[in-house]
Amino acid sequence: MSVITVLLVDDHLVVRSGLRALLGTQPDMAVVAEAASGEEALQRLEHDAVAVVVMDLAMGAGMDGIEAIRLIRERNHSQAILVFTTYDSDADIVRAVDAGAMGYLLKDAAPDEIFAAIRGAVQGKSVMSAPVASRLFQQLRNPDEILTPREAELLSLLTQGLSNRELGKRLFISEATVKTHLAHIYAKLGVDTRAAAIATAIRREGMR
Amino acid sequence: MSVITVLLVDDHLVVRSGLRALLGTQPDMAVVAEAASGEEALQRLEHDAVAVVVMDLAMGAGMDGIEAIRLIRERNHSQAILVFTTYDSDADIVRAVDAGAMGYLLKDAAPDEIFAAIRGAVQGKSVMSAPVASRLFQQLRNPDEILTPREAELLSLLTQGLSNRELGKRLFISEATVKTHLAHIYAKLGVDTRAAAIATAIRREGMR
DNA sequence: AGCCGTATCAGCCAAAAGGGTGAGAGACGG
DNA sequence: CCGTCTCTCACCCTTTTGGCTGATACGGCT
Repeated sequence: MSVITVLLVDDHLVVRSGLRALLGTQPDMAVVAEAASGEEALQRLEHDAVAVVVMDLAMGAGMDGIEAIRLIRERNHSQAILVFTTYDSDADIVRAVDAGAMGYLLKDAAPDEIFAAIRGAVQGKSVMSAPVASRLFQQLRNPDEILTPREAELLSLLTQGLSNRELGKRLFISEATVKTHLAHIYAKLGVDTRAAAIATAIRREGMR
Repeated sequence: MSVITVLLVDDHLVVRSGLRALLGTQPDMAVVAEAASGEEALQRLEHDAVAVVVMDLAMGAGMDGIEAIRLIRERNHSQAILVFTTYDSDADIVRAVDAGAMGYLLKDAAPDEIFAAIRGAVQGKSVMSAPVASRLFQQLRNPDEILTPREAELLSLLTQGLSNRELGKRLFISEATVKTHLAHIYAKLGVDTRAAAIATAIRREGMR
């Protein structure tokens, strides 16, 4: 039985220590490197060959986890990437998977779940926490509720508190078009005011 | 030199493990108990005497950290309570301190900072992370920006996306009064639309 | 007693947002 | 080639919101 080598990427030292301690209980796993940021993770991968990268999405300043995943994939590193994060926002899940993540775990996952996900990842299996899976499932089941790229862009600006006029200027479109997009967004989110849309977006999508 | 006994309260197993590992490196500290929820923390305190409680604020379902702090204080437990959490929202800091927390640390704090905070806490010293302290300071410096209880209540409902009419019904006041409160809130937050107020509130106060 | 902060309400007016309909231009896939 | 999606824009009309001014009432502090 070969040992699964792991790179831990998380900006919180305590989380890295905890994960290291946890994985240390498994004879077939070994944490061979740690990184506190996306940049550092890429560096580590240049030197240390690992089988699995376990990565947090939110990482303070600098590049976020999604970006890091994309870059690792681009550079043709062959590691399996597992997302290990606190919040399960719809947008993050989709973006992470689509950036090339093999699995998506929540930080309150049971140890066994984490071990299983890591073992599965090296075998090319995709593993996710139950709540995560159900969210993904729901997205696939209701394609009508998926925002178009333009709508998502607008919604993101909306959550910053911009007015229709400002949105128009920012996106180089007329106020009329802004209103059209907003109407579509409201319909998809199931709300009927911008206030509710902002509330829903921030809470659902983790648009902080 | 006596050993400082610690109770760890965090719903994430990895965080508890990490903290345990971290504190294990210090000869004068010993983690003697762990709890994954506020309820469990109270139970533990009935049986195990500890000098310091290190507690996360966000804890999935059930009682939140603030509530747990309040209850521990009410029951006259004499432990020093240290908040150890990810986000530094203005509201959380104020509420935690006012519920009886001795210190407020962010999860990305350096190990030395954590050790110092724990040692300080048992001596009755109050220690906080630099970003936390600066936020508190700013609140004290600008008393004009502190919302009244009623305004805070309204803002909290506002972030749920309610209209003026709905706010009025919910708070048993007229729409006119709602508008007055809103005008004051906007002035204090430095915005001029409800959308911006919601965005600011959710990002600043952590009103998730 | 007088002052101040807080909470309550009213009326007026201008600006912004929301709802509905219709429509043209590209892109993409069947 | 046609249908569907997406993005774009316009017009009309109603509702909501925001800005302003002013007023009453209660509690606490000096």
